[in-house]
Amino acid sequence: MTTADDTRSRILAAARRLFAERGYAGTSLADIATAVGLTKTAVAYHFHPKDRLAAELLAPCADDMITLLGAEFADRDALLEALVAFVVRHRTVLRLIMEDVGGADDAPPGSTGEAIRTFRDELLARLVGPEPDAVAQVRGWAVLGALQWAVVHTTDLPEELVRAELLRAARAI
Amino acid sequence: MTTADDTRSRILAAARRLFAERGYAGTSLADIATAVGLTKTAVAYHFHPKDRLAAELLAPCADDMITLLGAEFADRDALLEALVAFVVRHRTVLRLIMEDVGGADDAPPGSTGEAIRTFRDELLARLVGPEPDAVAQVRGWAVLGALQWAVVHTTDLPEELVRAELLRAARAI
DNA sequence: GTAGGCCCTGTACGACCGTACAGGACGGCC
DNA sequence: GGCCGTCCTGTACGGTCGTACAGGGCCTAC
Repeated sequence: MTTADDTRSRILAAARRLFAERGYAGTSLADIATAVGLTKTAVAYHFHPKDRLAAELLAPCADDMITLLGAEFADRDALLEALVAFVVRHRTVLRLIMEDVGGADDAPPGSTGEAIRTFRDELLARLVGPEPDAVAQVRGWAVLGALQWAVVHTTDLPEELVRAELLRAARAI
Repeated sequence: MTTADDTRSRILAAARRLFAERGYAGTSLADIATAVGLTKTAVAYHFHPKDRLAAELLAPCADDMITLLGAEFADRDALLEALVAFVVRHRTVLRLIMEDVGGADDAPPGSTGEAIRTFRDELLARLVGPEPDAVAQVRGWAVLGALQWAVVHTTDLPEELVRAELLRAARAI
């Protein structure tokens, strides 16, 4: 039984790495399969359908997403601090949240993509307010983009360093 | 003859819009074709192969890319100013440069993807120096991400406003 | 009027994708 | 030994992608 769970976690690890490198739509089941030395049908056997891979990778941060949106913050600075902490903590799967999943326009209600899309929209609304002016819009997108790119491209750097530096950058914007 | 050039420019306009919305790999020739009321083979007739569409959209900023990399700047601030100006001016096709084209690992030498990849790498090297420390890396990626996201998501805002605001944000980081 | 070039369509091909399904290897349990 | 569930393979299907190619309107030039 250990072998079964082992291959399952090996598939998850390979998928996390490949999704971060090439994106969700950019990596096929065959890519993941060859990365762990299996067939693509074997991958499909454990994770069916493909969305389940993303869903399982995203499961650990689902709670954080909910609490981040549900919490009340004293000011925008507190929100920024929580946002940066969230982003850095889940940096290995952040690309799935910010770019890949939910990029399609066809979103079956109740799916993972739907939830992630509303999360992004809600997050932006929290950042810039309900009816933002032009400057606020630019700054909001700049903050999100800075966090996204910096975190995705520096996964080999120590987490605390990235967190501190990004908090500074986000505040500066 | 005007009709021929007209459909050609209409295809280009639709491609620019769709590429900005869904990305290069995310939009098919059929999507562009239906957007202009043609068949996908008609699109392929004018732009062959698909790369030519991206190449033609990117042609107007190729010169700016070269001059941006070739120019000498007094300090990093001058570089930032030129970078922000470049990014805002070509914001409708910036996603092609920063994300889509060159994302694949297979780059036939001399292709458009190859040139764009080296442009991105060179740009980052200019921003953070040849052997950057961890903090510089984080900041460099944060600047690029902020510019990219802000510009792509605010194409409906006046260009000068976005430029000024982003220059401020980039300097702050 | 008729030959030729330009635009465009229809059809078809091979490659790749995710998925479905039958069957085999392997181990635990009665 | 016989049985069964788990894990995995091989094969195949429908779909979409970019591309190739033959043919047909249509205008122009001779």
